[in-house]
Amino acid sequence: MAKSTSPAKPKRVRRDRKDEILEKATALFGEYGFQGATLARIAEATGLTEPGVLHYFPSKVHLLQGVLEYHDRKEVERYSGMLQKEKKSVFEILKLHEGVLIEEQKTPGLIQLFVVLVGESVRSDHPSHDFFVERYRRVREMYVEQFLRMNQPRFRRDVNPEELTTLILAVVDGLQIQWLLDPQKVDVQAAFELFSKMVAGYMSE
Amino acid sequence: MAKSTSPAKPKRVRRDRKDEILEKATALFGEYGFQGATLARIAEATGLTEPGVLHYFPSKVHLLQGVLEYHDRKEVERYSGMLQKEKKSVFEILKLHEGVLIEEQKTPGLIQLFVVLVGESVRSDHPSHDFFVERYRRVREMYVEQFLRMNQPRFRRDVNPEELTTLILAVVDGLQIQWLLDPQKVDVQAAFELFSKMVAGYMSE
DNA sequence: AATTATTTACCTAGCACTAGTTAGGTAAGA
DNA sequence: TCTTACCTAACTAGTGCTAGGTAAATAATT
Repeated sequence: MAKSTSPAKPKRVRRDRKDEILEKATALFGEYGFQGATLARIAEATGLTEPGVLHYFPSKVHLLQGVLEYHDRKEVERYSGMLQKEKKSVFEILKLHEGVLIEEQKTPGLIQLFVVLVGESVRSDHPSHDFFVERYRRVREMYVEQFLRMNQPRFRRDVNPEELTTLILAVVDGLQIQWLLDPQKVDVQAAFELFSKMVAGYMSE
Repeated sequence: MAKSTSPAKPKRVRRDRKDEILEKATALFGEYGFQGATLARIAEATGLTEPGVLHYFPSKVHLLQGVLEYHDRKEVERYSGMLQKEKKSVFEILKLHEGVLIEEQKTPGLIQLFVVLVGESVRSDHPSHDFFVERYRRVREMYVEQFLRMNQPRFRRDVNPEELTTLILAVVDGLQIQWLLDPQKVDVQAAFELFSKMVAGYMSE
């Protein structure tokens, strides 16, 4: 009786809860790293108990994987959409990248997630090591292909696309680290613009 | 009696032991991070028990601080010696930097120590947070001063030394991350050389 | 439509470890 | 005799995870 009028706890649907956990876990992994964030805190943040969380993700490692896939999917979509539209000049690509960099500063938790985890996962036995190795390879390939598509006139002959890609990714990561450590003292946008100008200057020489 | 001929356990002197612990701790913090490396393992590696280690460093955090200071001291010496010799061109400085980068690849444990710890210490409550903030500020200042010392003809007017410094440090950190994750796929030297050429080209434009 | 069976969404209790740290001791060297 | 350099033992506070339960939602069967 009294079905729809019942004020009892409104049970969530599976889909909702899973995403909820994923989001809280993102924030906490980002803040404390994988090892530092405890299941207890994640559970608490979600309003569940530890076994409650483990009902959805059979282990902490599974949860981490869930978090990584969750955000990676979104990011890849954005990046590939960004890159594959039309063959652009290197400078255009960097401009787009700059936009992403700046936009990302609005969600420091997410940047932090990746910076903290990439640091931890330098160890080859870390649960997200393979993920990051794969990820960098994939992203590098994406860029290289893009660079190869824009031929001679726009691309200086003696520039190796792989090296350029590695360099761009390094700049992005390195800037984010410095910014996270000391937001007031580091002007990410300015530094990246300088970089863009250097690249553009060099490429069109 | 029987002093020098005694085969009994040769008690170490304080100085020796401390450095010994510091070196083992460096390796283990580098491999597992601060949270991941346990006192037990550090003690074991040194041939002591846990309280044995704590006899020299009152807590794990103190030990971490010891490790950081220990290596920072060495590094600062090297860098400042490198920079302050004579007023060089930007390109020369980058060339020196490249040498350091390559040399450092022989001691991946040490690179890893800093990459892993800098990731962890992005959190403002991490025991080495302040250290890294300080460190980056210090290093940036050192570079900026150096850049300011070499005036007009060598230094392009519209380049902000702070931005350039931030960028250089970002490149170094970012390259190291990619290299640690996937040593075979990332050519640090090539990427850094490309960067140097871009900088040199831009500065002398 | 009512009843039963099954699945889903959790919870409580607790295990099996591991962590850093402390207390208090012993034995060698200064 | 006092300090230094350790050790053994043990405590405390977590850690991820399991076992086993309960109650609601849903599906199946009458």
